[in-house]
Amino acid sequence: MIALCDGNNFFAGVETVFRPSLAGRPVVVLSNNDGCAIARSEAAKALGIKMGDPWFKIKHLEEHAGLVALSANFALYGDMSDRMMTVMAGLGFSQLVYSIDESFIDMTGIRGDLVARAHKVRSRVLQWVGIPCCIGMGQTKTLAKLANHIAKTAERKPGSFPPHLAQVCNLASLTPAELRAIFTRTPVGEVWGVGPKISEQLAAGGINTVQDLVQLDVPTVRARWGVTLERTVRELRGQSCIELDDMASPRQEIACTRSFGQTVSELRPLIEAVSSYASTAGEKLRKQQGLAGAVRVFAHTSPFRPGPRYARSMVVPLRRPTADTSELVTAAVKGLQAIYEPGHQIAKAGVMLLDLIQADKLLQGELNLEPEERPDRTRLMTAVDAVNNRYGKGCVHVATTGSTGRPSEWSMKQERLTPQYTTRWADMPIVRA
DNA sequence: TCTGGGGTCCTAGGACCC
DNA sequence: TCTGGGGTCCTAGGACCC
Repeated sequence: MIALCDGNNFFAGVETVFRPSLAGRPVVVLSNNDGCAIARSEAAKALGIKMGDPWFKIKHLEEHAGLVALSANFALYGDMSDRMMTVMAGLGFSQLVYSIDESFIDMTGIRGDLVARAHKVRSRVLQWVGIPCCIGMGQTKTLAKLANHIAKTAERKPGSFPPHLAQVCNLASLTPAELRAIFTRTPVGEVWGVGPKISEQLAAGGINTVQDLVQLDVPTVRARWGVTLERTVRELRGQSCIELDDMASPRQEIACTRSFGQTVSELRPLIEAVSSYASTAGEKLRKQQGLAGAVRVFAHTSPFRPGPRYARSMVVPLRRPTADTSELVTAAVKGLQAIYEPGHQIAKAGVMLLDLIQADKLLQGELNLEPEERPDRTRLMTAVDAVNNRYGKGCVHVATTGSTGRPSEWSMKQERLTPQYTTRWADMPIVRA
């Protein structure tokens, strides 16, 4: 038995924990650069705001409907996520944190009333962390995800599903007839792994509901849509095809990419931006004790603007796997210089670290033909990370990132940022009796 | 004027190997 | 006129997820 627990409207929910006056109000959290809505409170959804709606298109609701818009505060969400996950873990034996707001929990072998247990964990998360969440259970991950969707929908839209399925829904405890009724009411696009494209193709073939999909012939699904959708169909039928272990494997790549606050066409600020992204990516790499074998750097103009497009990228192999910031920055800048062309309004650039391995897996010896031994700077990097962790991000940095603290033309817009209540001493909320 | 960031997996096609 | 079979690796692109 697998459970999927997930925080409701997580980012908006976290902001509400620290500003209770937001409860019940329309709230959106904006992406980096205050570009578009990436989280919405229930009241914001009721205003018709969609996931990914650009801010400039919904801005008028600020005045006319009391919409509150906040810049994404990932330091805060990440910390609150850790707290929520810790409490959710009590539901079962093992937990796989799947995203910032949801985790799969293996409940195989847990005895007693699973639904009652889930309700208990749910109210504990609400009381201890302040975040309302929903829990779905089923024989497979896909069924658990679907159960979670039903738990949420039953809570949000009374009458859509039987009321006892609200907040906690265990599909495995239903009779075949009850299950069929639920599958028949649920659009196929709600299934984990069925996105807009496949939904459209399915609809063209008369497949509209989960029940329609489950009844499809497996070889047909395989032939027409491939192995991914076949697995989804099998999972919906209760046959497990996606193991928790598969999903827990270490990262295969690390990226740091950003849209700029305003477009950039000169090489110098681009070098600053790319150097800074490579440094951040290097920090993430060291955090997971990894080494990168290659660096990809890219830059492109806005895909939303008319006119000539420019989009180039390049992979720069590293002579040997490394987690040394200066080597990563050097490679990224080298790639950037190779793809750079003057005269373009660059809107976004990024750095990706590829061919990752664990540092302790580097077994290959090396015949050193270089006249000078290159110093191992692992300890230097550890010290740099420690200093930055203690005194603030970017406190020690490579010179090509430019001076930190000063906002540059490429730095992102965050005009509605809330305090980092739980991760910065100066921002700690003060309670007065 | 103004449209995020970070991932995964699968497939097809080309280059290359013996 | 007529040119194999079996395999790997790499890349680009598409689709999906949150």
